[in-house]
Amino acid sequence: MIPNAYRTVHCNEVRKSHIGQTVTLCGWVNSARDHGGVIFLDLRDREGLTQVVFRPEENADLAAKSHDLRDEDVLQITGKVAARLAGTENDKLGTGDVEIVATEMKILNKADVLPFQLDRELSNEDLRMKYRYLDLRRERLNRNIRTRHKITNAARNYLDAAGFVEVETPILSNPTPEGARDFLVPARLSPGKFFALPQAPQQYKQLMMVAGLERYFQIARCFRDEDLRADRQPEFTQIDIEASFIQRDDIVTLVEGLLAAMFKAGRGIDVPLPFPRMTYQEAMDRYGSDKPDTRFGIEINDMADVFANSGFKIFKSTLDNGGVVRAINAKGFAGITTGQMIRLNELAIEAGMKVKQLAFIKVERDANGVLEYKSPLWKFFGEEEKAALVQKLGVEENDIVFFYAGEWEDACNILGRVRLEIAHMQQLTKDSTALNFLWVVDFPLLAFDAESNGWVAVHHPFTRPKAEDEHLLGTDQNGKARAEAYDVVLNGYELGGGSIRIHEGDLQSKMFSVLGIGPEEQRHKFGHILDAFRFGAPPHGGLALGLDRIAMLVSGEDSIREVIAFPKNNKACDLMTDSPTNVDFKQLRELYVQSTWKPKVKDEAADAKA
RNA sequence: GGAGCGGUAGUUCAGUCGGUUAGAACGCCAGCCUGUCACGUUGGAGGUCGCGGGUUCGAGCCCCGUCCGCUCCGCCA
Repeated sequence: MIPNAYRTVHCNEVRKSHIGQTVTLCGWVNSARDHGGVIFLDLRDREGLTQVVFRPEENADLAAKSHDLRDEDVLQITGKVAARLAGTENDKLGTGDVEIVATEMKILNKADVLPFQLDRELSNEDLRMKYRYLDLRRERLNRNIRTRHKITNAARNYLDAAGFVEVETPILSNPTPEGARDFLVPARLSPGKFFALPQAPQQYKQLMMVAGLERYFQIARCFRDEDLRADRQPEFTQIDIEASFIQRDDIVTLVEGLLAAMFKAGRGIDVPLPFPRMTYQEAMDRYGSDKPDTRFGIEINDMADVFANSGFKIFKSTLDNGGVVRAINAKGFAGITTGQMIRLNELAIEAGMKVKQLAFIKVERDANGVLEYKSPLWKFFGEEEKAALVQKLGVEENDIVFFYAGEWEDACNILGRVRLEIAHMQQLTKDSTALNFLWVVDFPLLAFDAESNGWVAVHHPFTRPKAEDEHLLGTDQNGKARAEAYDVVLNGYELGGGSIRIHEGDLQSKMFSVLGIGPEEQRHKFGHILDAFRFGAPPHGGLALGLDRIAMLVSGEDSIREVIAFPKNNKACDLMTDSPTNVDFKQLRELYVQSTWKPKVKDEAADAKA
C-alpha cells in the first residue's frame, strides 16, 4: 500500500524494525479495552490489526478522549512505534511485538452500534443480506472477495499468455429460442420490441471466430431467469473461451492449465494434471450422474450377469424385457436408521422409482455371532446367485446393498441420487480436502423431449456431432448421435462445459431442422450466423467456466453467494436495495409496457363455503 | 409449482407435559479499573415469542392460514 496523506503504514505493517519511528495509520476500531487509566485499541484495516495504546502520562487529553471510542469508529492515529512490555507480546498478531503509543488521533467518522457483531457467527441470512456491506467487512467474506480477484486475475493472465484476446460482447441482444428463460428489456426506440440479456455470449463468440480473431475470451456476465440454488444465481459470471483450428484435446489441455493456475493463485496448491476422463455413458453407468462426485465409491454395479436366471421373478423379467438391474453397496451403512431409510425411499420415488421401496440386503451379525442377510428378497435367490452377488459387490458385514430394476435411465437417476444421499448421511466428504477434477466427454447430442414431442439439444444447437455419428442425424437414430461436447467436473459440481461447434452452414441448417426449427424461423432467428458460415467460417470450438462456482470451491464455501459481493436471495431479490422494485406508470408508458400482474385477492366466496 | 427445515432480546440460542413475572451468553448503556488483547468487575436497559385466526380456564408450546429466510425437486440449451 502506498503511503499517502492519510497514512504512512497499514495495520499489518509495523514490526520491531519500526521501533522509534513515528507512523500514522487509518482504520476501524476493532476493539477497545479501557482500563480506566491506560486504554488499548485494536485498529483494523483490510491488512490486519495494530494495537494502539493511550497513556494518560504521555498525553492526558488524548487519553481522556479515547474513553469515548466505540467499535467500528473510523480513526486516524499518529504515534510512536514502541516495543511492547516484556511478557505482553501477542503472537497471534503479525504486529504483536509492538504497539503504537498514540500522540494524535483524528476521528474520521463515528459509527453507530452495528446490527450484528462482526466477530461472532451470524446465521440470520436476512440480516447478512440487508447489511451486506457489513457482512463483507467481516474477515471471511473479505477474504473470499479478494481470493476471487486473485483467481480472476490468474485466469486473465493465463489466457493472455496463451494468445487469447479479451472482447466484450453486447449485453442487449436477442432472446434465445431454446434454453433458460430470458430477462427481457423493453426497447424504447423500437416500440413493442424487446432485447434479452445474454444467457451466454454463445453466438457472438462463434462470430468472433468467423471474424478471424482465432482466440477469444471474456469474463462475461450471464443472465438466466430461472429458479435459484446455492450454486445458481440469476446473474453469474462465466470465463468464456473460443478458439479456431483446434480440437477437443486442445481445449481440454488449455482448460486444465487454466484451472490449475486459478487454484494455484487462489489456494496455493498444485492440481495434478491431466484430469481423468470418462465418457457420459460411463459416468451414468457408474455414478448415475453426468457430473459424478468421485471422492467416494458406492458405485453403481450392473447385475445382469448375476440375475440373468434369478429366482426373483421381478429381476429376471426386467432383464428379459430389456431393462436393467443395478445395485449399490453402501459399505458400513447397515446401521441405517428407519428415518434415513424412509428418506432414501422418498428420494428414490422423487427420482422416478415406480415401486414404494428400494429392494435391499442388510448384512449384520446376530446375537449368536452368525452373519445374517436381512432382506425381503434374499429368500428368492439361489445359492449360486447369492455367492455371485456377494462376490461381485464385495458384500461384507455391516454393508447394505440397494437394488433397482427397471429402465436404464430411471436406474441411473434413482441410484445416482440415493448414492449421493448415502454419502451425505455417512458424511463421507465432511473433512475432505480432495479436489477430484474430471472430464466427462461424448455427451449425447440430442434428447427427446416428451413435452414438445421433439428433439432438443442436450448442450446447445451449435454443438457438433461426432464425425462418426453425423450420419445418424435426421434419422430415427437421432438419440444415438454423440456430440463433440465435454464438461469439466469437480467434486460433483459442473465447473464448465463446451463443445466443438458446427462451422458449416448446411450442417447447422440440418441441425436446426432436426430441432424442429423450420427454414423460415432459421432465416429469421439465425440468419446472421447461417450467413456468417457461408463466408469462410473456420473450424472452432470452446468452453465456458462458471467463475462463481470455481471461486466457491477455491474458497471452500458451500454457496456461490459467499463469493459474490452483492448476491440475490432465493427469490432473486436483493434485500439491501429492495430490488426489484415498482416503477412509475410514466416510466412504463415511455417503454410502451403495461403489467398484467394482479395482486392475489382472497377468495371470500370460497372462504364462506369452507 | 412442490417438499423439507427454520423464525423467541440488537445477535447467537435455550425454553420440560400447555400453567406463576419468557431465560442465558455476547452486544448495548452507566460506574469502577494503568498492561489488556474474547480484558476484568458492579449495576442497568432491552421482548408484538414473524403475522392472523382457532382450540383451551390458560398458548412461545397444540391446530389452520399466511409472510419471510435457507435447502432440495421441477426448471436451469
